[in-house]
Amino acid sequence: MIKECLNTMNIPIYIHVAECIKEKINKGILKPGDLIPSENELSKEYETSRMTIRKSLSLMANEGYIFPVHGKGNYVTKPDQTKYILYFDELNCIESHIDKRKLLGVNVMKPTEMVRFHLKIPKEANVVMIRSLMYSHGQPVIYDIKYFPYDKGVPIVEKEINYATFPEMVAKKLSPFSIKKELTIQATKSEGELNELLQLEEGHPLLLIEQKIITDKNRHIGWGQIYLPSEYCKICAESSIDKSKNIF
Amino acid sequence: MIKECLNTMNIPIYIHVAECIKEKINKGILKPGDLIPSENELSKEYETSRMTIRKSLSLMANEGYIFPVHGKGNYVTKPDQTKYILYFDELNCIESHIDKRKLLGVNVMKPTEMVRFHLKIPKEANVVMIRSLMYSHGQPVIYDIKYFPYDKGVPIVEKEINYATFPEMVAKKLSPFSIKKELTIQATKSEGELNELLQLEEGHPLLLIEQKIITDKNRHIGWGQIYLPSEYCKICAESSIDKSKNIF
DNA sequence: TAGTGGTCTAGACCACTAG
DNA sequence: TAGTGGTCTAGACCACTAG
Repeated sequence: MIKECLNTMNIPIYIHVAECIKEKINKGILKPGDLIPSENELSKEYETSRMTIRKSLSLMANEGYIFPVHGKGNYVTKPDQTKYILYFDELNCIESHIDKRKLLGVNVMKPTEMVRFHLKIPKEANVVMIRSLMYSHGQPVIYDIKYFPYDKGVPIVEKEINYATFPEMVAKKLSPFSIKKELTIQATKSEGELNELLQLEEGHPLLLIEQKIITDKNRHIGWGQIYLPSEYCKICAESSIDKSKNIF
Repeated sequence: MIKECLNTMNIPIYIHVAECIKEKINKGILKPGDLIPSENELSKEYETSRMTIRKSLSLMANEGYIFPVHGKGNYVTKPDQTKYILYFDELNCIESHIDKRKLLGVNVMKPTEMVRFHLKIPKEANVVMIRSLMYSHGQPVIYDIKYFPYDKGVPIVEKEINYATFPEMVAKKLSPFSIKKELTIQATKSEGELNELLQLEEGHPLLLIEQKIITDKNRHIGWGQIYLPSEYCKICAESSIDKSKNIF
């Protein structure tokens, strides 16, 4: 009877079962740390096969609701209240549209201590430094410096510099699945050269975002700094529990 | 032969198949947008059942490598280069250990315009404001303000205020699965009251992190601001493609 | 030893896609 | 119409857990 009702509505059984159990978790009937009924018990309760129940449980485990323990059962997760998802892309990190990009310079140089530290390269190596300013409505809003190890064989193409994001630029020959990126966000203030470049008064608050790109072989192939005047940029993140659409 | 070899090594077939295909993607043999061989072709190639192949594909889809299209096949994903995972918890966001927490005040008050905007409550409503300072080695390092709608029935327990994170405090009766959190990060500078509280000079760079907590019924049940002197805090995030351990 | 989850099979029927 | 992925079954055998 249950199955017929569901089938006419075209909702797969495994989705229905998962929804039922998730509802119990959301309402607190099943609490973090609790053991949910076993696969065999659930197959009887929902009059379906064990494999279908396993599909429901696998879905819920992927969504972060439960986790299985071999020989014991499936436990309700204690969710990680500290985890967030953040989207960042230096070409789209400010609210207003970037209408101009000015290349300030492309230099091959010996690395400073800090650049050496981040790219993990020897003193003798050369690095490429690319500096650019981005404008919105005639106002400079982003100052961007990128460094990567200098590779004689690879020409630096201006078009790529202007229209590519950092990962695209640095890892153009690598599979996008084989690179890792790290981001750090800190507060700083405008001083020295930054005042002129970004047309700011001394001491103006800035977000400093550093980006690092690392290959699957642990080669550090890019490091960059992005300076953003505080009024143009807020970084947003949200909690990451992957829930079904009907909850939010 | 293949199966026997795998079985003696105790590696499940579905893991092996997924590893093989992921390697082809990481090496660029299969590129974003490409169609991978069909489930039937793969079952022949790896001499296993279609359900086992489906388990491999499901694993890879969850890890973000491929996505299935009904009636067409499984495509290699174009990964989202802008997505990062960030961990944030106001009690553990600075490198050094917080050894003291001083409660500056707990007030029931009429909301300011900004608080009303964030909590989406009417003018007449009351809010609770909790202000505290956190210290590390005798130095104030975090100034924290939290607001939530005042609910007469619920007493405010000092212990909870002192030792709970915001989500724990505000949603103590709710299932942790039924709340959503939002974070915004911006740069600002110390001025007025902040100078004294955090013992900073006027204009010192600060990170301002705002946290909002929303229920599954879209009730805004908490909003907070956290001020952090730049030298004590860097927010870190990293790319989120969920890869198997042997890659990194 | 009884119960749990983990892997795998061979088959069925379905809905969707595209020539 | 042939090929694709989506759902579901009834069964097998295994490794792990805990009394």
